[in-house]
Amino acid sequence: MSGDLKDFYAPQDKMYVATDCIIFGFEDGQLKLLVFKRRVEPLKGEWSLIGSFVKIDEDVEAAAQRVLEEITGLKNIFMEQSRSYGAAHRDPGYRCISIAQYALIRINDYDKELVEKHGAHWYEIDELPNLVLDHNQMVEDALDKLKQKARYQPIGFELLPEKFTIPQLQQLYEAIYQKELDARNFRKKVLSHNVLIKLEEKDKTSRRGAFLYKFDHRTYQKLLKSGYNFEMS
Amino acid sequence: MSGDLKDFYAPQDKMYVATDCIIFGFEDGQLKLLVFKRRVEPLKGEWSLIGSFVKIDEDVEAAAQRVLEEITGLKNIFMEQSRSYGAAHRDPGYRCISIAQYALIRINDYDKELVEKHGAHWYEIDELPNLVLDHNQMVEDALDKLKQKARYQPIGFELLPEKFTIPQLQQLYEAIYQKELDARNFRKKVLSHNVLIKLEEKDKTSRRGAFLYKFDHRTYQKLLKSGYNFEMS
DNA sequence: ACAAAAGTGTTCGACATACACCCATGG
DNA sequence: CCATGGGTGTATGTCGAACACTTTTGT
Repeated sequence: MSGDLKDFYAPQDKMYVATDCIIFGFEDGQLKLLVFKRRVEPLKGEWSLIGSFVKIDEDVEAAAQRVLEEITGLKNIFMEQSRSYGAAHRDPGYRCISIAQYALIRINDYDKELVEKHGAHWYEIDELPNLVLDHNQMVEDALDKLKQKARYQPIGFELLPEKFTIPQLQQLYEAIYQKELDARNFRKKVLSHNVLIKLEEKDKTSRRGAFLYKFDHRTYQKLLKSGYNFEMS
Repeated sequence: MSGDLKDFYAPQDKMYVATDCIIFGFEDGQLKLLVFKRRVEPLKGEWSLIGSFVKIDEDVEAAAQRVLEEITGLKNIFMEQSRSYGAAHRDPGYRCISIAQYALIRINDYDKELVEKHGAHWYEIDELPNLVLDHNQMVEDALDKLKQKARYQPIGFELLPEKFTIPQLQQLYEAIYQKELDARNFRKKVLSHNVLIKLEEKDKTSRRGAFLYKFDHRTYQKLLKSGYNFEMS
């Protein structure tokens, strides 16, 4: 039996497995992506997604969380698998497949410091530079998945601060879908789901000020269980 | 530079990369899945998806096509990546991540012979046996993706013979969504897309006989380009 | 007082759903 | 002649899309 096992696995090829993180953030009404300068040859100094090799005893998801924590200092970030990239010669160095995972994080000044220390930069999603290897493709694919997911799940809330205004939320959806939405219809729909809690405070960055809301995770979980369809667009 | 490269890759862990195929077929109004008896330890003799290790110089997609051709004799099968499974200890043998890909094929007698030669079996989707490792999960995930995809793309046609009747198509969608559809509404919707060509012939397995149709790939491509939404349910 | 963004309802059209009967044929 | 599955049209409701004006307040 141990013999069988050896026979079966031994002649097979091993290869590197990496994970690359597509890190989305939202700021100033813009969807942004965190990229950084590659620190190793080949292609040293080029813009790249951040990633890492997966260790022999490490879940692929854990590898991505590890990387993310190193860069941003944040734990338990919302993250989801996008897809894998397995072309034989996608990496000119060695054979290496990559599992792309996308993350949604709240941009704030604390994160920014950490990020800058690692030579990283937040780019607006439609002003991305050329990235190494197949990383531009990875971003495109992840953005598609994000759009798709946002149709059915209130995913956007991961990208906003805890308290946010309806106009901010609308800006976010406009940034994801890259098209303008009608303010009245948007407000109507988003409130109809009953997963937003209106607070007493106002955000006063505009003249008039807009009421702040927070997301009601509890109610949302209940809705999900009852087979709810959370479409938004 | 070559030194840099070595430093960077050398200390990293290599592992096995496999691909597992979730092979859907359609027959007798039933959505079916092709599974087979595992021929190697551990878990020899248990039901399993069919898969293979990816070779060092082989695209992951190519590995899946290779496996599929070995078993069914078919080339260029419709196949799409489902997701990857990367838990550290998912395979009790060695560290091995797997890229799951699902395929849609037309079941016919020719295939069946080849398939039986490999100890494989077509199971109805809701009567699956226990499969090894995380393979039941893989099937569930792939079925979700299939449902999702079927909403927006006329994916079902991959599972039917070239010529098919509207009732057959309806049965297929009923099998995928696992719910009954209204015949009049279904016919109306599916014809409204103008991608079916009605033939003169009839399928005569029923008393009255139903007109055969074929899928108009050309028109469909045009529709897709013009940003068409092909929802069906 | 005016500029700038927040907030608020109604109408219209499109599309999904529900629903029942006649038709063609083989046995 | 009857059992079986194929084929057809209409009425109703729901939901998304379009649309304009008033409110608040900082400058």
